[in-house]
Amino acid sequence: MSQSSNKTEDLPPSRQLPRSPCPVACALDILGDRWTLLVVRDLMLGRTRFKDFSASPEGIPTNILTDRLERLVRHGIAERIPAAEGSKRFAYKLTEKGEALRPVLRAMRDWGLVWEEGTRAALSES
Amino acid sequence: MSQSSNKTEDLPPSRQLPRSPCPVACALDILGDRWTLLVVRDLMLGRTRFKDFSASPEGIPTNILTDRLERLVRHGIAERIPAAEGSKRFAYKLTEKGEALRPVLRAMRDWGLVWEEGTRAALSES
DNA sequence: CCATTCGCTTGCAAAATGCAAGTGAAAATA
DNA sequence: TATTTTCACTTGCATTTTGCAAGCGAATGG
Repeated sequence: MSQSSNKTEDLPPSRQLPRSPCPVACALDILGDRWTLLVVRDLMLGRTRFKDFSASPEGIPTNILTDRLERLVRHGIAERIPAAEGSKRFAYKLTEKGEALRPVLRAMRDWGLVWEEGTRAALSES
Repeated sequence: MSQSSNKTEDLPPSRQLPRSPCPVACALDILGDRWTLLVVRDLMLGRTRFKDFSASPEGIPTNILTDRLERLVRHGIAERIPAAEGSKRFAYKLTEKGEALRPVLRAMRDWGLVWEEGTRAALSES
């Protein structure tokens, strides 16, 4: 029980997290891919169920969705709760940490609306 | 010259850009990976040369850096200029579109500082 | 009870990533 | 000018991640 800890110390350097103490780098360690922030967006739009995320227009593959939901929960950004009382199916909702990502998504939305042609907002102002 | 246009129409659906008209999705089509926004961060910190980006603490591989700089230039976020007048080497700087990403990076930095332990800001207030 | 939906899992091909090593031109130095 | 060093990549290759389709058991609805 002395070799191979539960941290990332024995992984190749590129997979060790965090890559640096930079808050941007740390954020990207968690959120830096093509899908994760889209799931967060969906959560901010009030979607809660696996099938809802799956039905979003970008068409996230279900295995990726499973992985990303797990990652969000593991990092305390989302939580998994019963879909209804007594139900054995689950819903997801943002934690406080996840809600705190709103300014990031807002800034990204605003940038996209101004600089990328043909985009239109789904999230209204808030 | 009629088959295979310069767009993404003949790529598999998952690689077609944009994935949707959502401004967040469009932004992520360009910026959604673990490295691109770190290069943008470096540019915002005033770094301009390939070697500077390469020397950042996260240690971006040089082949990836080449690819990401190219992508940023292609999307009009950065531009490639002579490193000095008369020099045949190049420097990179943010365009107006790239500067417009500052709120995104700021929001991400603020989130990281609050929610990820052990992070410290490199960019000061602005 | 039966059909349908949900929330995944699995298998596999293709693409992206990470690493080390190499290269040729440009710049710095002697 | 000659030599060395730096720079900005490129290449090759192993590993990892992604995307897609199909399948599957439990939960739900009728």
